[in-house]
Amino acid sequence: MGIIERIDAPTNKVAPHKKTGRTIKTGTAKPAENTAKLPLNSILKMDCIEAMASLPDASIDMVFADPPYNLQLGGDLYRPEGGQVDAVDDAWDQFDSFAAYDAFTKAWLSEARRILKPNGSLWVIGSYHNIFRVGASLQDIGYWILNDIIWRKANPMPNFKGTRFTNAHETLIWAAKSEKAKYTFNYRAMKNLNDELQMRSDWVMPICGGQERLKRDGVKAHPTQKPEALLYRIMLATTNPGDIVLDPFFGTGTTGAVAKRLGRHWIGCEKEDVYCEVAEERIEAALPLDESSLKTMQSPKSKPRVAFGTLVETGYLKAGTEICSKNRKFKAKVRADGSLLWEGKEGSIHKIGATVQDAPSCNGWTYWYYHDGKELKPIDDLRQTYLLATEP
Amino acid sequence: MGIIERIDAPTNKVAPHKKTGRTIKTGTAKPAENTAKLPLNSILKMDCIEAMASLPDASIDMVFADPPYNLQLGGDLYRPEGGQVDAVDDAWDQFDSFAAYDAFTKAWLSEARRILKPNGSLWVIGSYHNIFRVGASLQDIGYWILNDIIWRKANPMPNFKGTRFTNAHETLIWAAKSEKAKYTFNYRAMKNLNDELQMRSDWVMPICGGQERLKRDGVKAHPTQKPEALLYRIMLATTNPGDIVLDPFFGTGTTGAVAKRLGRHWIGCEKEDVYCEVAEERIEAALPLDESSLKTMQSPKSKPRVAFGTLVETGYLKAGTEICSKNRKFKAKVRADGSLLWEGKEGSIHKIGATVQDAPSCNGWTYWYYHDGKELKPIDDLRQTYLLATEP
DNA sequence: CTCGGCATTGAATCCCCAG
DNA sequence: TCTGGGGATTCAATGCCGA
Repeated sequence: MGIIERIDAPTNKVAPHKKTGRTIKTGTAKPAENTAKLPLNSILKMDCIEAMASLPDASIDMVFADPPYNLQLGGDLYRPEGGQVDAVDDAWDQFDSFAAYDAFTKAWLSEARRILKPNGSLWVIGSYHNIFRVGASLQDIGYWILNDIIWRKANPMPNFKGTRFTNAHETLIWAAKSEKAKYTFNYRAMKNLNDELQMRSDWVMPICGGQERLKRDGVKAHPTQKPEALLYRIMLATTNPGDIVLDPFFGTGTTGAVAKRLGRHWIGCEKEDVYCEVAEERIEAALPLDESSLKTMQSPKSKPRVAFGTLVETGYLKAGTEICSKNRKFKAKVRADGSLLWEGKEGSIHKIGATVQDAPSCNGWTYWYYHDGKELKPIDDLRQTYLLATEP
Repeated sequence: MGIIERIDAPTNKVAPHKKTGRTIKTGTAKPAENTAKLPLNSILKMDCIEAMASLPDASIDMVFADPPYNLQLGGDLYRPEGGQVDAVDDAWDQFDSFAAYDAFTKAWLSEARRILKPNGSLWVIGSYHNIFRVGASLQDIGYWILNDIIWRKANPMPNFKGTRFTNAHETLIWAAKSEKAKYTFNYRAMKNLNDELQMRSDWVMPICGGQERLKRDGVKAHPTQKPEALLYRIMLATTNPGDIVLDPFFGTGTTGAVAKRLGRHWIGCEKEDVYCEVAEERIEAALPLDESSLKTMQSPKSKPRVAFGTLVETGYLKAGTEICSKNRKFKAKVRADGSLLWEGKEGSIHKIGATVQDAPSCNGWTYWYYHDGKELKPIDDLRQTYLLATEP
């Protein structure tokens, strides 16, 4: 951990953290030259827009953001044009306030989009106060929404006055950099987490409390600390080990702690001294998982491909064998080159499978069966056997 | 039912429905003079903006709107077994751009706000395709958001291609006409429905199917018919008997049917002839539901289900831990995604449990044990601990 | 009659590499 | 950039049919 990137602008102050020795950066920064020089696994101690501006284009795999919900953006209000104003002597009507929030939102979303790799993705969390503005803004900017995810709180705070429904959830948006992007989604890992059912868009998780909730002098260190389980699922789902995750509103560093545990690199942006210190200590204490624990089940599409012909070549299935559909209605003959022959027609296991069913497509691996002496088995079993025998 | 309001503009065509005799209005309309002359319990057969323009200011208690979602689907989508998904490709869901959709949205939201009484409220339902734009637009216009409500679908359509999280919910926004409004919220009724617990912002309900799903010549009459249970809860929560509920996108009239059953007045706007006819017949046939069936419909007792992966995510059992069979004969390693690793084989706790025993199946919860410092305990104990900690 | 198996279906932004 | 083709991919509820 701790690639250190000095920043040459005269206004910079580079202050190694007293305990960890990791560098926290402050002040204005110039764009880095390339991905190799990214300030990995460290906190950029400045405004997130400024911090992201110091990073090169297309260098980040995933951005997770938990932006402020209100319009008091760390003490500074933002005008639509981007200039800061004095909050005290200016009475803002509602529309101006929304416009200011939108301007701020689009500013950081745009920087985040610039530094994302083409196939990178963005996560944002919010409540009804801000999430609609964030969602509309990111669509306007060109992000492509992939899912909205509901974090259903297992133990929310009740609505004490009884004037509304108990606000028992928060909303996350998962978006790709563009419509055409080939984003990362570890489908099999998610299905595995969910007892062999597809992971849904509603996630039940407890709020952050107990031992996990960071305290400072007996009071909570951050008002909206997110549970590690949330970041765990997000990173497991949409990043790979070794990826770079950036969090523009780092707070007490949940993103960094989980990234370290899961073998991902992280970069945090955070203005507040106190949060930076708490985050540094916390991440320092986090334990990374070993490589074998980190491995997740892979979808077949990311496994090495085995051609049907290979099974014929290697004798797992002999040329001349007759294979059939599950109900034995259709029978086809395996030829030496791995093609099938059915009623004079020839083609791949998939093509002939589709042809006999008069279907637009077909997975021949699961459609066709062979007879192993006792019973019918899908030819996919042979492929699995082959894979087990040939893989280390 | 059936206060009929003639509209005098010369272009109007007033066509009594052949079965019910209730009037369906078409063409351009002039503003009515006052609330007493509202076209209660009838369908205004025209564009909703035009229809609402014909109604007086501050005359409606609640608006429920299910606007087009602007889905922007790609090509055809096939199911794994070969069938084709019946997509929503209707013309009314097509918009040229976000800007066009926003303009449309603000137009109908503005008219709706004008006709709402000062203490009236608005409900809108949508998905991630449109709800962020709708939410931001209504905030811009001056509505005040009270809650966002998540309809968690008990039986959503799966993600067939395994490319994203299953889209298992839709979002509703409940908003008052203005920040200062004294909106209606029947707190006790909601608490009653929810077994003496405050009603939360996430509602579990099945999608509309079975007998409730309206058919026309054997095919669904409307592609996006909403379940009556949803409208029941909404009206019960935020209107009083005798109130006037308007639905700008009436479709097959779920809003009207539920309003009738709950003793509320309704007004629907709908352009399509077919939908109007289906809605008229349906509402005519609607009968009040007795309270017991209402309550059972609203309180689906769902068993808490905890996936093994949840325990890993939340840290109850850390990735990398070794778990074993009761006699310690077999040891397997827990991985980050909740899968087990044993002698190069990977799978769920149940599958690997079956594999090591060479059994057809296995209950992994009782088969595998973890070491808690002193002794071996079944991993099912951890599940119980988790449930105790998170269930209210 | 019931029970089990099989087919159908629901607001869906639903593949990806090689040539 | 476009095309062709290998091959990966589903959950819960309802309703029908045959045993």
